[in-house]
Amino acid sequence: MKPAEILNTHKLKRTSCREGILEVVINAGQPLSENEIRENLPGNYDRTTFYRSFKTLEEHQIIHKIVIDNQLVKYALHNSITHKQDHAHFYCNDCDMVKCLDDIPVQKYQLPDGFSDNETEVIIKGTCPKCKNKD
Amino acid sequence: MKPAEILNTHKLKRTSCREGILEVVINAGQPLSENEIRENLPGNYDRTTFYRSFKTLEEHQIIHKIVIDNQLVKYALHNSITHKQDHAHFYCNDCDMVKCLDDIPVQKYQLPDGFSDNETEVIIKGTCPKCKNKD
DNA sequence: TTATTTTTTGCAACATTATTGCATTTAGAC
DNA sequence: GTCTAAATGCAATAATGTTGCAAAAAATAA
Repeated sequence: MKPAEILNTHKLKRTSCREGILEVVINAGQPLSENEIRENLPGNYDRTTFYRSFKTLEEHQIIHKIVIDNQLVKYALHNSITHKQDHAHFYCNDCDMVKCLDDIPVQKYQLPDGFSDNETEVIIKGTCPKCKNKD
Repeated sequence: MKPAEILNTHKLKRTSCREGILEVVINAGQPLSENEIRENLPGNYDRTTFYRSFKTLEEHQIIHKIVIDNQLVKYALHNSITHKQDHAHFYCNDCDMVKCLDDIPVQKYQLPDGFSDNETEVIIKGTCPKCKNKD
């Protein structure tokens, strides 16, 4: 699962920004915020470029966004790349960490008549083990 | 369920802004955005006042926030006032409508060891009946 | 009713996140 | 190496939200 290969597969130009983002996201193993990704990136890219890269990668279903409340956005590899099923996400109220709960599949809900669904988000908020032990 | 009573119960001052917001939210029957609330409000309030009013009402668990993706925030009455159970929310990708799915309780998920939860959000995205019939 | 105290409001300034247009630069193909 | 389409950086702009402070309003007491 190399950044260059992924970009080639999707016929996207292999720019250093895109490769860098993918490198960081792949190695992270958990969803990262824009700033967390930037901190782990060698080059210094304009925010515009960053946003456009994220957008492109999202449109090609290479990464996906997880949004907590208003202002916290985290990025992780898309399920089509990780071969995972749709899963719930955990958010730690203390340290802002987000974790993919790979073993917790998203339940299929029965909607009222006339409604059709195409995506379900489950976000479980609480305290992670690290923060729990800090008290 | 009158705005004034609710504010008194929570020992909050009965200002026209707070009463107005509650009036609109109670009559709406479905979650509304800041702008939707303002449009239905007689007075013209500063944004700051609006935000502080929402914050106060939220802290006292009179209203609650539903956030869709990044930038769409909707407000509805808190469960402690409506006497409803925790429920899933539906979001229409076409018209940005948000609906409380009162009959769909939020499932209790089994978290990995060491994690503790205190809140679960379920947002189902799709198309509402109105938008479905537009095609 | 008036005076007093505390809270709320409005304004200005500021911070953050995100988008758009345009000139410049780069990646990939020839 | 040259060419062309796409990506980048910069400046400007927009939307959302917060903070400090003086003025105004609400609740309380006199």
